[in-house]
Amino acid sequence: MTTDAFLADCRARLAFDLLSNTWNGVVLWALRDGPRRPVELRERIGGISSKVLTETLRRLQFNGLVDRQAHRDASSRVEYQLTALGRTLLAPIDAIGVWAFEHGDEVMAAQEAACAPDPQSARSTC
Amino acid sequence: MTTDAFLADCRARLAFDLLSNTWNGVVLWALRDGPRRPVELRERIGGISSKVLTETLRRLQFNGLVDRQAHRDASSRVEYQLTALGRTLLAPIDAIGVWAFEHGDEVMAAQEAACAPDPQSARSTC
DNA sequence: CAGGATCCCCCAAGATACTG
DNA sequence: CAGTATCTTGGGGGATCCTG
Repeated sequence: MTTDAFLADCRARLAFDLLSNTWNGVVLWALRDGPRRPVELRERIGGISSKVLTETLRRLQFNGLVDRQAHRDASSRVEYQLTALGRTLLAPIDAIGVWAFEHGDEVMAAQEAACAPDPQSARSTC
Repeated sequence: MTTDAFLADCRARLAFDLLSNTWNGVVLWALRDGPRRPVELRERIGGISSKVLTETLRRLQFNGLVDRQAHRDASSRVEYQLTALGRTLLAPIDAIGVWAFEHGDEVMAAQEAACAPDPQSARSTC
């Protein structure tokens, strides 16, 4: 039933695609507890340029996950927030985050093991 | 606490990176219920070339999520299976899949709405 | 069948500079 | 501060051919 759900051009691939880039998930997460201005997002996230943040927000907007609101007072104040749909994605994202905390070390260990020279042949894979 | 967990160069980003490409998640999912041969994986998944599948499996192997086993009988029989670590990732992946089934339509609707000409201005955004 | 070797394309993402 | 405009690049991913 759900077996081939994630496969081929199935609709379920949509969700994978939504998280299949560097920043979508991170930005959604940064918006988890309320509206945020771009400058705030950049502070919270760190390491993301203004240009890339804007691109990411546009992508999320396009997919109905994020909502943009420009305040009408003269200032150039803008806020982004999760839509109802966007909020529903927080649960899966959280599951990923929890997993990372529980198993991140193991992944790093595996990577190092893969790179480390083989104790027998003293041959490095990397 | 977990607030800035997903941000910057934090370890939690590891998990996002693991799912930040087209095939990792899909292949992990295709391996969910036991060892599979490459040809089986390609059938189940659909739309993935032999080369890309191999690359993906190597990536997953490198991160300790997948295990490769070559049978020693003369045949060129090979099987891949999830490691213990890999299996722990199934829960988060499943959460994503469930979400896709529940909200995939909404995403597609949002995309179409974003592309459709504005009823007022008859201007298309795409 | 497994999977390596090549060639090519596209685009997310980075850096930088500029406008309202 | 918000956002755009350029230019560049790295690498994922597709297609094709070839070998053990």
